[in-house]
Order: sequence, then C-alpha cells, then structure tokens
Amino acid sequence: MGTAPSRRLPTSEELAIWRAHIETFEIVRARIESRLQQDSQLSSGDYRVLLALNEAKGKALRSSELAAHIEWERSRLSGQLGRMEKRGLVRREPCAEDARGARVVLTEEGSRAFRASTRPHLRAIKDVFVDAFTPQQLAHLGEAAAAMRSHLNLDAAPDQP
Amino acid sequence: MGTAPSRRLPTSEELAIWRAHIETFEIVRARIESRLQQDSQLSSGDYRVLLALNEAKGKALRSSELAAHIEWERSRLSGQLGRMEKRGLVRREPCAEDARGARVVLTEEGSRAFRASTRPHLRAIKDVFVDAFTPQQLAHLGEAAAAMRSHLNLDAAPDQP
DNA sequence: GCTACATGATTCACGTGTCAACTAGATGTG
DNA sequence: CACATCTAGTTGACACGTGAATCATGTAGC
Repeated sequence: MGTAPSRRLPTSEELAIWRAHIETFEIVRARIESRLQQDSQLSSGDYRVLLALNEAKGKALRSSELAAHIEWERSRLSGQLGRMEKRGLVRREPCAEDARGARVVLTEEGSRAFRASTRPHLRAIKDVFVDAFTPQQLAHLGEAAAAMRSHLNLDAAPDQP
Repeated sequence: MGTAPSRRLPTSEELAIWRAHIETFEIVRARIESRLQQDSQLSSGDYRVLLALNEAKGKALRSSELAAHIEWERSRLSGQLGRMEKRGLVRREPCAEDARGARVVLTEEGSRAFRASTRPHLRAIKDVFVDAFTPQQLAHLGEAAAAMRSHLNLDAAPDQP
C-alpha cells in the first residue's frame, strides 16, 4: 500500500518550502531555548532531564532508563549529567541491585529549578510558537508532524525482532 | 491591527503539537544531514558555505559578506572556514583593497565536491521531507512557515533605523 | 569455577555553536 | 600628524553532540 515515491528531484517550490521551514523553525527553537536560559538558567537539555526525573517515581531513575526514556545516546546523557551534577541539579549514586549502574537522583535544588522554570517556559512556547498560528494552521502542523512520523516509521513498536 | 495574544498557557493539545513538531523535524534534519555526510562527506555547514561561494561572482567572497549572506556569526564562520581550509575545500587569501579582510575562495576541489553533492542532497530532501506529505500538506507547511516568519518579524528590512 | 559474551556507564577525540576578548588595519577629527 | 574609534577577522573558554574505545560488572555455557 502507499503510492510509490516519484524519482524526480524536488521542484523549486518544494525546495523553497523545505528551506523556509527548516530555517524558520530553527530560529523558533533558538528563541524558546534562549528564553528558557534567560528565565531559568536552564538549557533545553537540562529541562528535558529534569522533566523526566521529576515525573519518575522517587524522582530518580537508572541512567539507562533515563536515556531510553528521552531517547538520548548514553554518552550524551553522561556528559549532560556531569554538567548538571556540577551545578547541583542532580546527584549520581551507586545502585544497590547492579553495581555497574548508577541511580540519577533529582536534588532539591534541581526540583526547585524545574518547578520555577515550567510556567515561563510554557509561556514562551505559547508566545513564540502557538500564537504565531491560527487554530487551523496549528492543527495542520499537528497533522504534518503525524504524517512525517508515519513516513519515517517512528511510532513503530521499539522492540520488534 | 492583529489580535492580542491571550495570556493563558498553552493547552495540552497545543503543547503536544509543539513537542511533536520540534522532535519530529529534529529527526528529519538529522536524517538529511546524515545522508549528506554519507553521500558527500559534507556537513550542512560545509554545504551552506559551498552553496554561497558557488553562487558568488568569481566563486569568492569577502568573509564578512559571506557571513552576512548566510546569516552566521563571524566567529562561527571563522571556525568553519578553518576546518574547510584544512580539508582543501576553500582557500583564504589576503584582500587587496582592505588589508584587514580576507577573500574566501572556492577551490577546484571545493567546487567539485559541491557539484557532486547537489543531486544526492536534493534527492534526500525529496525522499525524507517532500515525500512525507500530500501537496496540500506541503502547501500548509509553507503557509505555516510564512505565518511564523511574519510573527517573528523576520523578513523585515534589515537596515531600518 | 572459568571463560566468553552482554550490558551499564564513562572517556576520548573531534566537529560544532556562542560569547567575550583580542589584534590589526581603517577612518575621522582636531 | 595624533588620537580616539570603528571594523574585519581570529582566538579562547565553554557548552553540547556523536561515535569509538574502554572498563567494570553481570550472566551463560561448559
């Protein structure tokens, strides 16, 4: 099922849409990240880690669970946690069940920083992203993202042989 | 003119669209860049610089013209050019009219690399991006990008007092 | 138990981005 | 001409991302 993708190159209109889309939303991402940084001294990486830990039972996760949850490479997470630990946002402690592993624990300070960042961050998303569009356009964007995810076969069950 | 942006936070639907959009198109960008790297051993930064130089008269530009053209910070361009020069894609030569400046010249090798990269790169854009959508959806994406550009006041004349 | 392999996590080298400081040549004003 | 100031470009410190290599611990097969 599905139509065969045509073998031609993109037209100049298609190319222009690609370029406009990627360049524009790159700026959007940068603006929202910059607001997060200014408002809360957090990078988007910090925020993502704090969000995941905050939702976790006991505000702690095994490092590899965390990596899987936010879909990051392990080495990426390792570096990120190192920086966050230096700033006191998280703590790493040895894991009782598996001496190889580490539990990543949200500190009180990390928890406070996350709670304080949420509202202004959501606000920035509203101001910069949501308010740019009509409800129609926003719905179209949602559909486009869904179409893309299906095109790329994301959303597929992650552990299939 | 224009409706006042409401002061409420984004709804969970709006937030979901934001997250789906940014995460999905981050993956799209990564895939297309990875194809460019595999097909042509070029990063997207390399490609952008080569594209600009290739279009320039004499396949050369002053460093600051180049920076302005592709809208990069000067230090970013400086580092990029250093790496590209090491690989033989561009050459920097002193500038006759202004001894401070440098002319960035596309080398024969850089020109060849760019020409060889174009088709596979366009092909990747078609495969990964364009073919994910119906023509309607693609048009909607173009409109969304335009709405966002206008929301952010991009497209404004760059040199207004 | 011992060897082989799988797994959790870190480390290293490198490419890449930002911002602030710096160098050196241009320019404008007395 | 002397001085302040502007401009072109580089450099350095740091944050961040990737992939390969490394190290230690777990687990399976004998």
